[in-house]
Amino acid sequence: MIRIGEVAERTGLTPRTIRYYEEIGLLPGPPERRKGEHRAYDDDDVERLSELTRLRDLLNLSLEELKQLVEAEEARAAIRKQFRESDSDAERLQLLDLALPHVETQIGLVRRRMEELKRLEAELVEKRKSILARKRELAS
Amino acid sequence: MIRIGEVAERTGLTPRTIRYYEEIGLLPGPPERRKGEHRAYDDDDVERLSELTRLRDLLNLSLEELKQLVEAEEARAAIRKQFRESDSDAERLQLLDLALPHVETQIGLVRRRMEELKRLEAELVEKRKSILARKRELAS
DNA sequence: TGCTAAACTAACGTTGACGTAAGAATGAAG
DNA sequence: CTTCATTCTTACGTCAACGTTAGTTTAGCA
Repeated sequence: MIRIGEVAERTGLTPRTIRYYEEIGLLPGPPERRKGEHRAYDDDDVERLSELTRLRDLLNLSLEELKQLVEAEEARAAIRKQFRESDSDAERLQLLDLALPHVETQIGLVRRRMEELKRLEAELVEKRKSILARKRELAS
Repeated sequence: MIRIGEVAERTGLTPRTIRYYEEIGLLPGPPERRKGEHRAYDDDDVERLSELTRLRDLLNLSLEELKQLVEAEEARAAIRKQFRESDSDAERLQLLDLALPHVETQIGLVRRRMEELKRLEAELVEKRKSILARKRELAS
């Protein structure tokens, strides 16, 4: 178990930011904790925060939008827990079917973003080509 | 020549936003204009604004960072003007050499961003694969 | 058991990126 | 020349996403 200071160091965030994320419901938040006690985190929490900021930066999501994704993620976490405790295979299959669309959603977001970037890149490369062409023309 | 309202419609921005961009020095801004007179834009300005917002959204740049790129762009515009008025080929070659790095910079930014997205996509696809694998295992 | 770095809560402050309201001025059309 | 939609400037308002005190409290250690 580690404390908020170390989490901050390892994620590149500040303690304030981490508390703020918890405040707005972005983190599952250590619910087992009496007011005033120090928050306790583990490596998974660090991992989670890192992924959140990655999504935020790469997809340009607001914290509110991020929250939507997170709620889906939390549902998945709950599902995983149930999954491990589950006994019948039929039930397990059903849980996996629930987990899948969340991942698909994220993949879709990432791919759309990549498409836009590819278009932009193509246009820039075209621009460069035209400059280089004019250079060759002058050099001849 | 068109006015700010039409520019707003065609770019999807608001007049206020366009004025704001001028205010912080993001736009070359119609310098030829006495205080109180209506701003006059042309198709190039619309194009420019569209590209700016695209860069802002896709690369997640702050207006301040965007300004850096723009200043480079403005330098390029100045260069193009000089280019057309220039007479000696040697001088023209030199101007093209000045224009090139600006485009390269942008290409670099876009590509770095794409790399990060590709990594993220790969991880997500991996996640999905693992879910599907477990499904197949259960179904057997 | 006492010390101190680190964490806690509560509350106000800040910054970027605009929104909005008010009143005056512009400019294309009739 | 009048009309009137649009634009102008000025200035205060707002919202997200934290930053920054201030005054306590906790918890690892000598």
